[in-house]
Amino acid sequence: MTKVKEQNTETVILEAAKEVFQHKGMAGARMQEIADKAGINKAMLHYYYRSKDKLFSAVFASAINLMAPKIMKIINTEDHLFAKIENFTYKYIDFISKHSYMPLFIINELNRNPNLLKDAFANKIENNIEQKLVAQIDDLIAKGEIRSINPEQLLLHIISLSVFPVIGKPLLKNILQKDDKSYKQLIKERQTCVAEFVINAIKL
Amino acid sequence: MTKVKEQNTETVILEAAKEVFQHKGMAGARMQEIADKAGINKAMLHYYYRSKDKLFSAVFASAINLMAPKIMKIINTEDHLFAKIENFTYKYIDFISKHSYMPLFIINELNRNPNLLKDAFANKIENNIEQKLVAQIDDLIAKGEIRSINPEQLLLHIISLSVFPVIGKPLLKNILQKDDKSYKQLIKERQTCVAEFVINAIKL
DNA sequence: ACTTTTGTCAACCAAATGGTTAAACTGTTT
DNA sequence: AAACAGTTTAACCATTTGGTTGACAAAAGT
Repeated sequence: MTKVKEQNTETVILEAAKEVFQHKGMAGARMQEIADKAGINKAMLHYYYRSKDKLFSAVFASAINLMAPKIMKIINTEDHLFAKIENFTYKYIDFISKHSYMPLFIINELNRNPNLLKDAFANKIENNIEQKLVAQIDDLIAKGEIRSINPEQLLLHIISLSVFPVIGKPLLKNILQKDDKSYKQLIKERQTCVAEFVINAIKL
Repeated sequence: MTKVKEQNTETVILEAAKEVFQHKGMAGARMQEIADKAGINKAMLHYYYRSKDKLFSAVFASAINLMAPKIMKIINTEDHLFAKIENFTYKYIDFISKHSYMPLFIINELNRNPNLLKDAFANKIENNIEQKLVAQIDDLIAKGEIRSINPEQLLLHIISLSVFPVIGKPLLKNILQKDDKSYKQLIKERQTCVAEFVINAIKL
């Protein structure tokens, strides 16, 4: 009988840390709580990740590297713009619904320390993906298929419509006087109705 | 010569507390920092507001009561829907640009404790304002002036488009590869282009 | 079998932090 | 000018918190 080491302690810690950091932020997270959630001694946290800061950085980098490719892969296809919009809003809303604390976590910590991004990932292609999208939009404008619009604003529109209802849930739920279940339903509808809305706004 | 007490200590504290709490959140805020910013002894904080919790509640209530009426007053007019949309996006983006930490602060703390809203303000009219807007939208749909759309989704669209680019600035700035100045310019453009976008999306 | 390395833990430590206290100061009343 | 109430401060306290240490067990070499 080979003793099966249930799971790498290092990753057990990282998973526990993700949960605590993403829910409570750097300032609100407690090392003891992470240790408890991981089912190990607090000293282990320092054995594997030397300090709270280092552990936090690992969590942050992990979040960024899960998030960023999702955006990129959808946008970086050869599809028609409308298909891209449909694809992006559908899949992205789905993704962040399942990781609803992540975007807020990233924004908060980035607010605290704008340098985190540089440390987190070896700045990938990113900008030329945006370039590509801009070119595609400009092309459709020239062809008269869509209204004249600033591509950067359009990108902001699409991201805002997808992300904000998820991260602003506790506030928006209250404004719309919804319970948890019917608010979730509202989000689900958005997976298709956001694209419809955006396309209606730009189509000629 | 009556000695002019420069400013009420109580409000000096509240102003300092607002700044610290809204930038760092409940967990990240330090009583000492608030005292320093207010230029007084730390014991004064407890003299006027008994605990960190109570001081926080005062700040949170103040934020809510500054925020909520702004939304209400604009929506609760007799204007045409399009005028309302133009008015709301223009003034609301302007407002939160000047208080950019407030929406994020509210969302964060509401996330931590969803009960905060109940404590913060004696739940005003609110819901029947939303009712009124819904009725107006349904009316325009019936008249064939705008596309058929779920009024709640439309409200989510408008709020998302207005708020998210402001609170997501550190992230979006990076995605769009903008410096501070040109990002600010982008936000300014949104004061008019968001309304245009929304109206294009729903007008028939 | 033995030594070395790696992993784990309970106990501990120093600094930070929210909160308290008792004395002192300030302006007003008597 | 004495008494008084409201305000302010320095020093202090108890708890929490990130981090460390030394003992010890479990593998891994040899």
